[in-house]
Amino acid sequence: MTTSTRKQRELQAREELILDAAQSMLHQHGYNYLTMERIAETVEYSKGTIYNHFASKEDLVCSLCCRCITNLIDVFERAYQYRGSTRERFSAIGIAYSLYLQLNPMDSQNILTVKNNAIREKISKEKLIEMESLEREITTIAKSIVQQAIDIGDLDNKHQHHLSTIVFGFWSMHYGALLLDQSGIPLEQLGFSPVVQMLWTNANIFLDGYQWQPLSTVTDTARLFEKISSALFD
Amino acid sequence: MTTSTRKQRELQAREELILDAAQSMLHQHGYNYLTMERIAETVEYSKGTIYNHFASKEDLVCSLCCRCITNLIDVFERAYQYRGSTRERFSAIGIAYSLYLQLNPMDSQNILTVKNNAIREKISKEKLIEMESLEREITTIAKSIVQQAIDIGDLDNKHQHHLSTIVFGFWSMHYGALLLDQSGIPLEQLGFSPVVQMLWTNANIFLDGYQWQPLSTVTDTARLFEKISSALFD
DNA sequence: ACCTGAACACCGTTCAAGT
DNA sequence: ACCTGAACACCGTTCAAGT
Repeated sequence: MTTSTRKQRELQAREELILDAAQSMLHQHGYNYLTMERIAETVEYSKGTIYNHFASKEDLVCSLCCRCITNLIDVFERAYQYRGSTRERFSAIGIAYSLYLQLNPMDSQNILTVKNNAIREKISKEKLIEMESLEREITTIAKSIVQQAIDIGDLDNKHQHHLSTIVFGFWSMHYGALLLDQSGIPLEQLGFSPVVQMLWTNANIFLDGYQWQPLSTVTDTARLFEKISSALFD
Repeated sequence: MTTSTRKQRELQAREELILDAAQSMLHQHGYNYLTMERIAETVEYSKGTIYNHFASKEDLVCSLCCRCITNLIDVFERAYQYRGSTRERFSAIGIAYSLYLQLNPMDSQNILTVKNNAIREKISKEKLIEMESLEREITTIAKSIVQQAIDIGDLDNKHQHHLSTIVFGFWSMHYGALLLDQSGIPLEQLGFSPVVQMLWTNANIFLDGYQWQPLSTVTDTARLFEKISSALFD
């Protein structure tokens, strides 16, 4: 049990303070403006104290990323609890992902940053483990819905071996789409529609390809999207 | 017409020399070891001369990225020329992408780096335009195959409006998968199969979802993969 | 006209000194 | 035991001087 002393709670509070300051600095002025010096000034502690909390700038940024994944897990859990068919609940996870990153573009920037090897190399082993454990939680939620779909019969059990392939396909489609969107490629200029909309179409096509019942051909997908998104974010 | 003088050719050659040096440095020691100083030493010119060729370190890295996209266009064109159905040719593009980045992991690292806003902000307008024009070429190749599929009837023409949505879905799925693979997430540890394999499965499911004929259910997909990949890379 | 490298600015990180 | 900030190392970028 974590019987936190007053001291520990104060430290914890200061850590949040630092992270909040860093996040708001990122939001307002971008990554290149974010310096350890400036963070220290903002929270009115010395640089040494910041380093007392975070082993490096990269660890600090990775901590921001962990907070963001934690938020995602929250939304994913709401999606998991959505009252509907397995397909609707799995779709809800996609919508949760898609809308969360759309509403918090800075968070997706951050995810992108941490994925970069140049940054990643400098992250401490412990922080990486912390982040990977959060990532595992995320995929576990998605996997369990696929398993339930097979158990119920919404998804043919010949896919039992491909369980993680389905999750991976769905994940990578959303991940890729949102990164493409975030990374400044002028998609509209290349003749593409809004990303959230294309994602919703393609997610349905993908699940249709797996014959996940009920198919989108017998569903009012536009209305379903509205229902799910208001259930998740209102 | 570019009637290049001797001087211009020498400059061009030196630029390639610099890029080669930078690329090999990236391969061998990673992004954090790559310095303008070290590049200058390696090619035996001064830092000032390097800056004569590239406005900034980020521009240099972006130029590496452009070379990589140019290579990709090459492979994509071979995929376009593949003798087979429209579906096979479109699949060939996915395989080209997938295998190229698998064979050149450093290139996918580089793409990832350039997508990052912190880096992107520092790239000069001209370089960005150069890169975007290459990216447009890539999507154009993919789009034209989809158009041909609709014209021939391999793909129902109700998808005429979704033409770019199909390309985008296919692109984002591959892009996301390969970035997830490249970015150090321990996929196997999370219970996933090799990425190229999952991608091939999911790409087929995706195209089946769009009812792109002939469906994978009437195809020996494992053999097709072999055929296409040896046509592209041997 | 082009090349050079010393000098500058900036920033992440450390650690001796202070409380 | 914890905090501080001067000092250090490193690197991208510039530009006056040289050829």
